[in-house]
Amino acid sequence: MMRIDSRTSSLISDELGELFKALGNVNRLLLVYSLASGEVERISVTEMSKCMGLTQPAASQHLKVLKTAKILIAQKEGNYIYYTFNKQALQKHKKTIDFLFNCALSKCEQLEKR
Amino acid sequence: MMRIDSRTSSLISDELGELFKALGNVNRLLLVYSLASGEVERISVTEMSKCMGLTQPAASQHLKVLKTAKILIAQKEGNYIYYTFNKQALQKHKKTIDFLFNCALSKCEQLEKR
DNA sequence: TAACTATATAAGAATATACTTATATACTTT
DNA sequence: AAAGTATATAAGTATATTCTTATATAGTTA
Repeated sequence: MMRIDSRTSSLISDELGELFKALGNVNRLLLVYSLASGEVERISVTEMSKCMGLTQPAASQHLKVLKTAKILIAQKEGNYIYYTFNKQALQKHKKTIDFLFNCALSKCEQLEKR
Repeated sequence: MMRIDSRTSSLISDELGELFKALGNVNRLLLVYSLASGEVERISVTEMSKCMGLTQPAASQHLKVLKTAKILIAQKEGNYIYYTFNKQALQKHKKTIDFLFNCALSKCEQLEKR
């Protein structure tokens, strides 16, 4: 049986809350999708602003949110800063989310058996 | 290799965006945690308002968001409406999230190999 | 060095979210 | 039926987010 203690929950919920907030915006989620799909391999601020119909500062701010939430990392290359997935952090995020959902689902099973 | 097409992405991102938004709030995420942890088995509006220090309408509104995002379901029992996990929907959410993260991570692998 | 390009930040406006109080609805119980 | 309890909704306020325009910073190219 999976368990979460209350200390764990408040520690994780800060980090996870930030992750969910970052992904809980249509523009940012669509960007993540287009990177995940391979539609684009990496994206610069300018590219994002163009392909999503946003101003340059808006794109910059969105990418900052995704970087702060450890979804993307920034890598300077020539004149551009390219944003790509933060692999290590994503793996960690995935584990945390899996854990939460597995806890929830095993809780469901447990309640059904009665 | 995992792939997402753009039709899929915009369809999913509406639903997933709503899920992430619902979970991107500290009070709601902590409630989900306490349900997932088994700290509480189910929760009523009144209980939520008491244990999270919120007014009754605030709790009601939060639970409504979690219900709309198909994270919880409401079941009337006696005088109370108890909110518990929406198992079927959670399983679906989990699959969607897994798919997205797996796409992202396999994209990372793919880019590393070059 | 001057002009150009990409990105970031600042400051404010527009919008969305989260809360409050007041009130409505729907049950229960007496 | 009346009173009581749980929940929902309405409407407004407070706060947070998202966007805009203006400007700063840093690096590149002429």
